Amino acid sequence: MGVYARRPPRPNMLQRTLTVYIRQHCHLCTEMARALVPYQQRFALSFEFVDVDEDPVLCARYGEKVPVLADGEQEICQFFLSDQALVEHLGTPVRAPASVSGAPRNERIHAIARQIPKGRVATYGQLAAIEGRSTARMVGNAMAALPAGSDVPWQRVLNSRGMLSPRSGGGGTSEQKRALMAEGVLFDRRDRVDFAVVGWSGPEPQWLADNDCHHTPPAGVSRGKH
DNA sequence: TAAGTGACTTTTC
DNA sequence: AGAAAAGCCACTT
Repeated sequence: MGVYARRPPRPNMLQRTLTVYIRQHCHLCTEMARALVPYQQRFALSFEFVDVDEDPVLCARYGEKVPVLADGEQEICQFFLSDQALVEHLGTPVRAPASVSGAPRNERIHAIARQIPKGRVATYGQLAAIEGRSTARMVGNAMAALPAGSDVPWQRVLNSRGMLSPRSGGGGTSEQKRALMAEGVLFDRRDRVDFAVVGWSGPEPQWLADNDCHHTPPAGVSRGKH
């Protein structure tokens, strides 16, 4: 028992549950757990502590970068508790975005892409399947239609091989790779990402329902060698 | 209308 | 493994 003992993973309407990725015998993890205590009551939070060593995927994803404080798919801070990041995150809660159900195709695709968390990637085909009435090529076209400076995280959309898709103009992919690496996404020797590590599992079920989208298997499944 | 063109994916060599 | 070909579908010319 120790600092991780209190753990009511029991989400309800009034209480938000944040996830803390930790590993045993980690000093920073202990410190973050302690630092979170005051916030527990102040914001009606509960915490779920997850030992990354118990899940190979989490272990690969976070490696030595623990602890990480997250709200669902969204990472809030790592190593140390950031009061600014946490308060800011909690201060912009459950902003119920207007549903894009029935919106034009590109608008729906962009809305889905905005759901991809920092540090994760999706494929064109995956977004198409989530949207429901689009093909991967249409998703590519929707990304190409994005104006510069858009708030859509277009860099997180890759092709089915986990690589950056070359543009007709030629350039653009180096900026994409740079942006992804800045988010902690790793590329192998052949410039491919590992979907098992950074692949996105799709929007939350509630979001899918609100926006008339579909649950689909994450990218990279059934692509592995048996 | 027909033909050409993608920030795609899958199948075939 | 990697390249080429074939499907693909909305848009543009």
